[in-house]
Amino acid sequence: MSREPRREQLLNAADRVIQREGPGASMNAIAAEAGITKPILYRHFGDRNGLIKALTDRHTGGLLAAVRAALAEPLERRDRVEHVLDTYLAGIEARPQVYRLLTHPEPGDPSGAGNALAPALRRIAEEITRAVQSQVDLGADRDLLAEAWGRGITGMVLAAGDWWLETKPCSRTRMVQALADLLWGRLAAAADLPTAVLPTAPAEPAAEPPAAG
Amino acid sequence: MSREPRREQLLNAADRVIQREGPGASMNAIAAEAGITKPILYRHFGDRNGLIKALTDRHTGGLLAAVRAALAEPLERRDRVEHVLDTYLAGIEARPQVYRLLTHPEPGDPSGAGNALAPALRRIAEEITRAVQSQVDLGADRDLLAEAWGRGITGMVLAAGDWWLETKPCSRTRMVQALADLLWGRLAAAADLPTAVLPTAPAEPAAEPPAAG
DNA sequence: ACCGGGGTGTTACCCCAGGTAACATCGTCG
DNA sequence: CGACGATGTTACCTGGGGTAACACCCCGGT
Repeated sequence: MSREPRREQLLNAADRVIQREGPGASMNAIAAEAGITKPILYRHFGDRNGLIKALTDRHTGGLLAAVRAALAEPLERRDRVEHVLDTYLAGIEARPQVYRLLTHPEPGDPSGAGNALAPALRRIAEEITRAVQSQVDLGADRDLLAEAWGRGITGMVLAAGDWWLETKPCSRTRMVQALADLLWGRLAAAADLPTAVLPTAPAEPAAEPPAAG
Repeated sequence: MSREPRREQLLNAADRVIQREGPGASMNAIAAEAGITKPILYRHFGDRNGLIKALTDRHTGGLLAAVRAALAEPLERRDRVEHVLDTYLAGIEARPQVYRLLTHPEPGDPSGAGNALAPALRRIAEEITRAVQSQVDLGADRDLLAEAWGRGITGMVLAAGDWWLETKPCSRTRMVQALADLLWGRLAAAADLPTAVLPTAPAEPAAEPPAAG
């Protein structure tokens, strides 16, 4: 049996174990699921990051292609945006554990640390950026706005999507509406509430640390 | 010396080490920085999560109070939103490592795993939700919209802020404008670009995994 | 028939990080 | 003085990532 098919089998096993235990499953567990021992995994994938990367690469394609297709749909802009949102939410709804892996991949690699967006999401953000750049007339600021918005929208959908997936407070279509409304400036357009006084807590002082900078 | 002051000293040491090495600094390193050994840390904080929690609690107050104050500012809504955005960006700009700790706290705890928003950010999201609920007239959907938007806006600012902090593509005020514009529906309002044909890649097929939930 | 290479797999080990047990010390309060 | 509550220590356990060394199996070339 040549390398490739074996690799696929191992990836399938890893998929199963992560489906069951979530990301952060141990290499031992994955090896056991595949009916083998660790060194073989390391032979095929180098290290844990290699395995995770192979795994995410496999799954990223689907989500990314779906989002890309949605972004290219010949619809009214609002409908297109809703279509993209719905595509993403449908994706994370269909296979929560898999998309948890894509979206929250257990850092591990301290190199590019501090990124809110996992690689797969960064690619989605780039896709959005490109779409905005090529479809929307934003004047001189187009590059900056498109990049900032790409990241921002992705982060927005990520956080809101996570919450929705956890608490399922409403149907998917309603959630899509809520997010599209936000992007459509409904927050800006809505009227002030008459009782605009704020009954929140009185803002504790909060201690500051010594060394800063 | 009674418990509390010692605790503060230890937290200060932990602060210093995290400032230097980022989150994920080892307990050994922190203990060494404090001039002591591990068991003492564990006596004071139980486990690593306890330490991290104590640390984040200490810092969360400042950011949270600042955001809360900004949300309560008696300004025109657009100005208030900009003020909140600026407050957050100024915070992460002033002490990157500290806010990296608040916003990307090395999961570790697999209990409530899968959350895009760290505890500190979740509290900010709640603050936004409350502000929206009490200030904006959104009709019957107000609760759902306020919650979804709170999470969404927080995630948006998190992702966009991370990117901005890393690449510093523009001034803070410009970034604030970009995000406020997004929230104000500029994406929706802008005209279509004439050349609305998409020259993106032809969407590779993408393999699907065997087991799916 | 033989041997070598590239695949399969194994056991046993290293390192390091989180976490704990057991023990020694110092100062204060009754 | 003795007890208590804090300080601190060394030495250890567990478990996960990662590796070294070794063994098998098959197939193709000489």
